[in-house]
Amino acid sequence: MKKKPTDSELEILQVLWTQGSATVRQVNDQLNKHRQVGYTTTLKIMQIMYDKRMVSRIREGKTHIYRAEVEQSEAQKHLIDKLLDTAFQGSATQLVMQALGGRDTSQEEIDEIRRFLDGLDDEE
Amino acid sequence: MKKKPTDSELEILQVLWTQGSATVRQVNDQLNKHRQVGYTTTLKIMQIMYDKRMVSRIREGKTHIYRAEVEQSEAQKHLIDKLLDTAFQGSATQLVMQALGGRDTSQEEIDEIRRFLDGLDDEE
DNA sequence: CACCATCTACGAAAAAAATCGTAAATCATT
DNA sequence: AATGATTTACGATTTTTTTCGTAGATGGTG
Repeated sequence: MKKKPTDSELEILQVLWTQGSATVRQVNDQLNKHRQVGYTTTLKIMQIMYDKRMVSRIREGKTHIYRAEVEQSEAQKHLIDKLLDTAFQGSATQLVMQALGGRDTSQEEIDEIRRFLDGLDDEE
Repeated sequence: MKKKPTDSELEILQVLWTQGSATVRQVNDQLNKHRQVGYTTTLKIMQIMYDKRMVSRIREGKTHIYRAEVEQSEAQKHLIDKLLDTAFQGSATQLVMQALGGRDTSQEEIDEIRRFLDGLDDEE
């Protein structure tokens, strides 16, 4: 997968990532918790994603059950790369600080990140 | 500033943020180090940005000198918020880990982030 | 089997972004 | 003052993305 997902595609991937797999209706219902979108709009985008091999699907009766074919972590990496490139002059550190500052982060999360950093040390 | 900058606008803001201020020609030259873009294309987008008050400009002879009117940190915050929302299920921790893992981070940077985390502790 | 709800396919329209050509203005240099 | 280079303004076109209407297929229920 080379091209980046559009915003709508990303919304849908998000649902598929968390649910594992879902029908158009399930995805559309989920999207409508956040904003108003027509059923056929969602259907159309999912069909486009299917054409792009961004998702796969199997027939189950008259409906299709979709599944993401893009790894969440891979997509995340792409997005971060782009963000670093376009808004952080490539500095991951800056990005991290901006992500944690100005947002309330629980003590557990902070500790979890500390442990993660400790893990990074060992790798040299 | 409410609406988010488009990709092209972000490219341009990036140049303005690092250079402080620049003419259309300077911005365009900079962009062309990465990809091919016509001069009038850059001009047009910068004019649109001006209409949106995303940048300001002063006349200097026959050229305009532009300056970003959007704070870099504010734009960064917006982008991170959106990214958290659309690809990380809102978990800043996940984002941070993804940003640091799978990318080589120097020891200094890791330490800098540690100190930053220490600072966060104190705030509770 | 007829009816109804729900699904997919398809195409077209609308909206948003990006691109560029052309003309007119501006300035520096002859 | 004419020439040439460079700039802005403007509009039109193209490309990309999002949206949705309509038609036809499908499966379940009385």
